[in-house]
Amino acid sequence: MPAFRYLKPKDILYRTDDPIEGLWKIQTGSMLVQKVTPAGQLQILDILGPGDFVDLSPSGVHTHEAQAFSDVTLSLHQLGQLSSQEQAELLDQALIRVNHYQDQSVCIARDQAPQRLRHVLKLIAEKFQDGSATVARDALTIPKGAMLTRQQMADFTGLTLETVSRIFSEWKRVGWIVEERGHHMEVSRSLLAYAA
Amino acid sequence: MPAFRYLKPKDILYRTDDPIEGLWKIQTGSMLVQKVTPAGQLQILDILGPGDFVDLSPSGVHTHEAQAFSDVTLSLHQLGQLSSQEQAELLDQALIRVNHYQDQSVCIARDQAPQRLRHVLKLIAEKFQDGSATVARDALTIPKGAMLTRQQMADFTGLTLETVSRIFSEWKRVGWIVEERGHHMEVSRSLLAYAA
DNA sequence: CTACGCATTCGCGTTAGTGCGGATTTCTCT
DNA sequence: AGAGAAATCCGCACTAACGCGAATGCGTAG
Repeated sequence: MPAFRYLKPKDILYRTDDPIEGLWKIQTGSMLVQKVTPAGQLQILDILGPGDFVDLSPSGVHTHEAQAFSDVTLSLHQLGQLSSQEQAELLDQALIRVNHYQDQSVCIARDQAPQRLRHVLKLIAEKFQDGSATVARDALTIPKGAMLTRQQMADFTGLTLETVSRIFSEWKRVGWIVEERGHHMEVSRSLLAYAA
Repeated sequence: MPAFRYLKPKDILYRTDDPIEGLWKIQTGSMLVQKVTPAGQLQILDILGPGDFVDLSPSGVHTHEAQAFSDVTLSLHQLGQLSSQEQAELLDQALIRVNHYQDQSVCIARDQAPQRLRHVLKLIAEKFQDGSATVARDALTIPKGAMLTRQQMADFTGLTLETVSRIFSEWKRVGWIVEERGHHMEVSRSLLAYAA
């Protein structure tokens, strides 16, 4: 019988160097995986959702920090007591994440600012795309609770707040995106498909 | 009885989208894990050595490419036939690598050019630091076969060849590093410790 | 030993993105 | 509804890094 934990948005589950309590798994909601640099800058690394194990750390302490993005329910497991199915799940997720971070590295290292932002939009569009979303047509809808702030996108892409803001302004101007203030955002598929 | 494979420097073990043959493990030598962007740029992601599993891909095809850095001996394993110890090893390596790529992302996203290069030097210094190396004093020695070319460092850090060259020139000028052409490089510990 | 080829270096103009300052707009809490 | 706090936007000057072009250095094959 695993322990549970409930978080509200912005709650921190653990910080860097905190001892590891066990293996947290998200039941509902979504969380941000992030790091704070020595210089104090925040780097957002990933967004995790239901079914995802939150902390995959090889040592005895956390090497990153985890923050609730929405309301979150978590269950606590112990590495030694996983069923073989859960073990396979864990390995699978680890491999997927290796892949994710490889792509992320390439994106940050090589792509220009607009492309990096497209990458983020694509990522959250995928993460939050349940059947309920208006799937079709030529635009994706990113629901209210899923939209990141300009600052968060900057922290995700390694850009500055201003750069992100400028690019989104431009996109709104050209009609690639439609933003209904604080509610949801429509993203043209052609924007995401855009390769340069 | 696993199959074996031998590679010479610059040989490609597999490329992106090649079907996965199984699980390669390095016996001797070291390999580069890298990706080629749609724009044709090369991004080096990691350097692997003896004991490391080379390909950790969640799907049926490779998502990156692996190139021999030195002479390499590999053994081929099947995921379903691993001993429980090997399984644990695999998971462990996956977790370590998740961590590695997280750090790499932060480094590339946030650090300036000189800091990124310090990061690379640190990485190869660690990877190739066997007891044989002149460990002590105030300088690390990176042996002949372990040194990357300027271009490879650029491909690793997401910088350009010229930028890397300029920074290394500066470091040589100031005495942080001593390079004996194509042989080995002495790196002052204070350079690596430098935090800004 | 010599010649060719690749790696490295460097000067110089260009550029993408930064950093600051300040004006709005929007959200939240009472 | 109203006030205060937070998020967004944008103009402008600035800088780190890029990209080109060309010279030099070094290593290896004949």
